[in-house]
Amino acid sequence: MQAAPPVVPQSIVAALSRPPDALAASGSAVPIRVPLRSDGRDGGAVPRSEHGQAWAEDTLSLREFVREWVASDVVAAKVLGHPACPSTVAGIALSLERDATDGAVARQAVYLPVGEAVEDDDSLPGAVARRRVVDTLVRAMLSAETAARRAGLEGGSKASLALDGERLKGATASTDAGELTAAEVWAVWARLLSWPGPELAAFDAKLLFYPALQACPSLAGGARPVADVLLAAWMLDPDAVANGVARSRGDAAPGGGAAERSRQITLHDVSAAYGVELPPAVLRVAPAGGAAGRGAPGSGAEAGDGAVQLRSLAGHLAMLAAVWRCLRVLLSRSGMLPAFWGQEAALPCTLASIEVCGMAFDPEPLTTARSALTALLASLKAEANELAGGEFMITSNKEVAEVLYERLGLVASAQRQAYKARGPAKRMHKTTNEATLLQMQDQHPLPAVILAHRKANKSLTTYVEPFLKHRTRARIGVPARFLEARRPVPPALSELGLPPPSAPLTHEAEPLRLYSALLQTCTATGRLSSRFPNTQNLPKKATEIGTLRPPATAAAAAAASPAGEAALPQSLNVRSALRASAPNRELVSVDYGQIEMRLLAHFAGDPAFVAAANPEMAAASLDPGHSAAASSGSAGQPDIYQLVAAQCFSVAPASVTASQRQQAKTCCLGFMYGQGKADAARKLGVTPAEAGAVQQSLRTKFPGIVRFLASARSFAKAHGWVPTVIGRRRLLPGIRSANQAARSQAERQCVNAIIQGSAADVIKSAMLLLGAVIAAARDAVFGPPLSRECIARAASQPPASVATPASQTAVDAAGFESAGTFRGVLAPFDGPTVWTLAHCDVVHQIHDELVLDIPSAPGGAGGAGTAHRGRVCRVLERIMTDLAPAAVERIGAQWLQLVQEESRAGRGAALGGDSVARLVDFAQGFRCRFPVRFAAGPTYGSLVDL
DNA sequence: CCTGACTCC
DNA sequence: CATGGGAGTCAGG
Repeated sequence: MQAAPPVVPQSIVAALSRPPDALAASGSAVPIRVPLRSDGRDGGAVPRSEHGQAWAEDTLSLREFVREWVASDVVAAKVLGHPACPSTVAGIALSLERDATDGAVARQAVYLPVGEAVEDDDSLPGAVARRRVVDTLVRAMLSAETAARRAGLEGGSKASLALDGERLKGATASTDAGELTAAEVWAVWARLLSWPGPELAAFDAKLLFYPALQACPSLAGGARPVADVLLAAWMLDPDAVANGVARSRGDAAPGGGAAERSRQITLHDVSAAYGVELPPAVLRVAPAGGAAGRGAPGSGAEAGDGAVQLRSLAGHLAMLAAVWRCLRVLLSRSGMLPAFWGQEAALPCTLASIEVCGMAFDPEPLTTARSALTALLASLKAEANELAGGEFMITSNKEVAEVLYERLGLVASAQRQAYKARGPAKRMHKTTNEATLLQMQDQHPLPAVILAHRKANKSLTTYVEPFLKHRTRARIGVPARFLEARRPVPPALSELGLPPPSAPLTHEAEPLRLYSALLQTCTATGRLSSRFPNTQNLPKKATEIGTLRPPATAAAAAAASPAGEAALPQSLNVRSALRASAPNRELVSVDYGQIEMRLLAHFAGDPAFVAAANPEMAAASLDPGHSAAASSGSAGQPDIYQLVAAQCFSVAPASVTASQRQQAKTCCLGFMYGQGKADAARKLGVTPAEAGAVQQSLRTKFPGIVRFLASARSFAKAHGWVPTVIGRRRLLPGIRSANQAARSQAERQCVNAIIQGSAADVIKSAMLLLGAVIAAARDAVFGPPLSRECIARAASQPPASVATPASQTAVDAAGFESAGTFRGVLAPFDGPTVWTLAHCDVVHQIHDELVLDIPSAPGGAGGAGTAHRGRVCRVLERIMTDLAPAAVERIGAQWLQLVQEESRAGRGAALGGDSVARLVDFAQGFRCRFPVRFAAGPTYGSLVDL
């Protein structure tokens, strides 16, 4: 059943590519006065002696603030840690800048102290005047909105995220202005982050969103894109930022302060890399690397003089704005502004919301596994020593190799050793990896013991212990208090029309949560990466604690203490420790199936390969010769590799053997990695000749693949970079290297970067769309997000039965009309669906997979039990399969236009128009669909395919 | 091909 | 004696 052609709601697409008004007005031709190379001390970019001038709060009148804000070109913002306690937030610094007619940059700056830490600490500048500042800013925001509207800068309705003005104004009037709660201050901050005004510059914009999300959980879908200097630098040269800058001796010295974390690039690094400088007087007092939130607590150097601190802050913000102006030019020149505004710059808020949400976590399976694993490791170590005939360190590969190869005289197969020993024919490298040890298993019992020890040790030290350690403490840079009381309203069952649970969801019943960081600028291809702990590489299969033990030992141990053995768990699946956040909720996982293979098919444009990669479309399109393949495939949906194998070996799809399928699969994946036949042969366990034959057959049957690979290489060679579908780039200087090894590495990377990077684009798009939809649903259900009264009202409404039409009314009454900006996003969805979406959390991303924590009706039997899940899956399918690729194409088309203009302008004279067209012809639309697969269950380890 | 974590040298 | 870089191994995509 072919669905109707995908209809992309305009509002969703608009939300995805919404640039700040200032940029939209001026386009990419905005005159920038900042020189790319600093040619003077202050060369017009930085006004002399202006820094800090307007920092005293009462020098900035309300009227002036409004005027400056509306007229500003760039706003630079930074969330500050308190010097005495960097993990708490002390304030927000804002700097408003605009180009004056004479070419100088006018600047106003505001320091907004917020947070509890400030209240008891008068040493922090501005704390004295906190009340007046807060009052000023609140009123300024409100007035500025009016002023902006009057000035024609309205920029679309922002009603959904507008401060509940009347109420707040009432509050400030009825009480002292200073009595604004911290939550209300954050609400103002959230308001700013959805302000459609001037560009908002920051370094690592994710930091801006942690506090704002607390005040406004639905901000995730409605935030403005931020001019993130870190992101921009990463887009301009992903490898440099992802791998960290080369540390020169110079930048560590002058600060004198703490040697900061390695690898993490700083504003200082970026400004140095692009030659943006500020007068030394400003820089001298700037905190090293702008790491206000990172320094050791009580490093008194910075806590001292208030004036110095303000000046350093001013310097930081000035630098921020200056660097941004520079990077904006470079992004524009390389045609990456659409990808920047439309995708990357909108993402930090979404990532912050996932980080702050965390995943509900049950330590029990881990604590029991910990003792089992500890005991197992001890006995394995003892047994290994016994088998080796002496003590050795089982975790040291060097010692293991010595024992296996020398003391015991074991041998691995010649093929493996030959591979490892290539190069200067010195000594054979003595590998101790799994494949080698498996080969030695027949000769001696020790290798099996070592493998078991490794497996158990890996499980214990990289999953079990870190998870138990991290669970209570945020190690991801989010101040701990933003991880508490995350929800404005506790999930009330009554909202779902469900019976009360056996145990009430009291505060005590709130599950522990595991938080990890999701980083946007740490890969060269555009994927996200996860750390502290990494939750993107959790083992899929359980580690079998019971069978890890070699038979002999197991029998002995069982004889020794049968009772104790029986009590220990036989296996541990780390994923089962991650679960839904309440008994009446469940996890849903949705992932793209073989998206990279489909993208390869798209780029190759090979009809036969497209047909094989898209069995779902086979019936609809494509030549009749292949339509039989799809229909006669195995009972369910025909498998992509099976179809490729059928072509490759010239057999009917139904008679493809497992071996043939595996060979086809390995070779297809190998194409994306630039894999040679030797590599493929080793992976398949066949001779290089056989592997080469399969590869050759694939090349013959799918000539489009060959053309694409060649085209990608020639494009890279001509330009020094390769693009993804939305125009993100990866620079590959090695492609022109004289060094053969470097050159062929770049040739392998260029194909991979296009495909892996484009897949990342598609899922990022999906994340943004999903965020927009969930935010809109929350606004609809809970009312305007910044009004606690509205939230409370929504929560206390009479229960609405999700199964009856009455719920539609209830949803409408709850404020569907007030959804504001994103109301159109919800148009395709009915009331119950909106209601369900409002209660969903996106909790994780694993490259081609999203994990959601969704409400789930108990009972299970009958359709009622899966009503929520069904609604969520329908929405997810629509977003991921229809809307996300469409959004990527749309942004990509903008990029293509820019490339073509650039090409016409003669800048890319060397590029062969042909190869560009073939590489970036996504503007024609994807030739593939990207179907998704669902799984659901109470824990991440027990997901069942749907 | 792209990652991160742990371990030892 | 600390510490950083590098390599090896292994978990994920």
